[in-house]
Amino acid sequence: MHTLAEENYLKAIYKLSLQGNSVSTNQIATALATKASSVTDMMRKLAEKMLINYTRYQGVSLTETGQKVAINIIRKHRLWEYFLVEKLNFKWDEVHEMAEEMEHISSNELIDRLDEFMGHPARDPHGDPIPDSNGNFKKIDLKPIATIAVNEGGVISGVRDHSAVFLQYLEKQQLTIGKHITVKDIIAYDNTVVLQMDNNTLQISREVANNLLITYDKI
Amino acid sequence: MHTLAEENYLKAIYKLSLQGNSVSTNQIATALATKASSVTDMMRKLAEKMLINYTRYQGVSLTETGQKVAINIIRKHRLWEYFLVEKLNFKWDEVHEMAEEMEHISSNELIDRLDEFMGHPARDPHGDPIPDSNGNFKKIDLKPIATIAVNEGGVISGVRDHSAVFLQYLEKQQLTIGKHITVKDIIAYDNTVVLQMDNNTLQISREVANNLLITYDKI
DNA sequence: TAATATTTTTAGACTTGTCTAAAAATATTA
DNA sequence: TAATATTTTTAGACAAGTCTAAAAATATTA
Ligand SMILES: [Mn+2]
Ligand SMILES: [Mn+2]
Ligand SMILES: [Mn+2]
Ligand SMILES: [Mn+2]
Repeated sequence: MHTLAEENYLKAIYKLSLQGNSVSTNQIATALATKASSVTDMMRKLAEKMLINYTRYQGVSLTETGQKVAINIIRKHRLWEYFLVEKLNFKWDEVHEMAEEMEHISSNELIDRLDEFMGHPARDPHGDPIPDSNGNFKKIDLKPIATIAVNEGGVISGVRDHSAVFLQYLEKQQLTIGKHITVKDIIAYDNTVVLQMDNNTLQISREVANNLLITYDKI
Repeated sequence: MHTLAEENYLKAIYKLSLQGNSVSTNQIATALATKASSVTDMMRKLAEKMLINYTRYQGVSLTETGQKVAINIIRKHRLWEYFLVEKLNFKWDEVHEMAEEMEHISSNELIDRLDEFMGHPARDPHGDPIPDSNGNFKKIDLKPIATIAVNEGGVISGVRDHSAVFLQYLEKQQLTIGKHITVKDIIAYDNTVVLQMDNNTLQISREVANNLLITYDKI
């Protein structure tokens, strides 16, 4: 239906649309590690195919159709990641690159059966929600640990940085999805966050606290 | 490592090498539904990369490396087909096209884990042997039903024609992998083969008998 | 073996997706 | 608001993979 390049552009535009309205050429170029001129070329192609709204110099947004395609790719990506972790025992820091390839396998029947085979998982290994076959999924309200106050807490539910180094670090600290943490202190000097988890105390840097997301406890 | 096009050419050359020695440009063109001129172009590229032995006008053969690559693609194809049938409940006539895409997922670690997850299957859903991770597999001696004599028989173990129509026909006649058949008669007029299977008798055409393979009973 | 037929290669063109360098438009700032 | 900086687009080129048409090599057959 669509080429691999088109799919990657649509996915990038979708993700960039989440924080902010229209997406700029340079943002897309950065996200895809390509050049602005290449992006412009592709924008004309995608606009031609009615997958994006594009007026030059004005940035782009996805059409209804474009968004459906993008969400479908994300669905495939996350289901394959779940498969790799839950069925093939890969670690959560090992699956992203493989899923980048697998998300382009075209059959929707295949992905629906995979979904069923795994019992319709709601989240991928990184806590990201998996859209259903109609493209519906609720974006849960996640907050970086950095934004919550002392003596408040929540359940680790997602990450902002999906890089292997970051995921490996979290794994080592046992800061994994589902764990409950409480902020015990924020050190004034450098904003290091002191956490309580289980019966241990541990410290994480401001940067880590910015990239680790929790579902905030109802108080 | 290799492009999708290169992988498809190597696989085609490998399969064509099985019956006969050096493979001709036209054979490859036919197998890949492309033109002879395109094949020549690619042959230069593959020869450059030391994946085939090529002297112009003389046909080609795979190098050691080329053969390893080809067998690895076939391994992936067959393991994915097995997965689709055994885990996702697809029928044997539905999986080939999906596997044509999936065989290009690059990770060998992934395919080795998939292999392990499924318990190292020896054959794909069509009876074709699955190479192990070192590329080793025994080609079993299969014979078309058309070649065996009256009152002899064997176990259905493979097909020569992998088309959906043929597989669907076999399914309907319950002529599936693992069934034991005996040739009871060969009708002189048109070489229709009369089979006994379980306690039933059925007739298959010469063409079907040519494309349905058995492991011959030791007598 | 010479004429003819077939196969294979070459030449030149096209598409997709990319790039660099330069031009045009927009945004910033003095 | 005018000058400057930044962003985006255009122009032209390139690699991969494909095609058609024509030329060259090989195979067939009279
Ligand atoms: Mn991922
Ligand atoms: Mn993920
Ligand atoms: Mn197949
Ligand atoms: Mn098969």
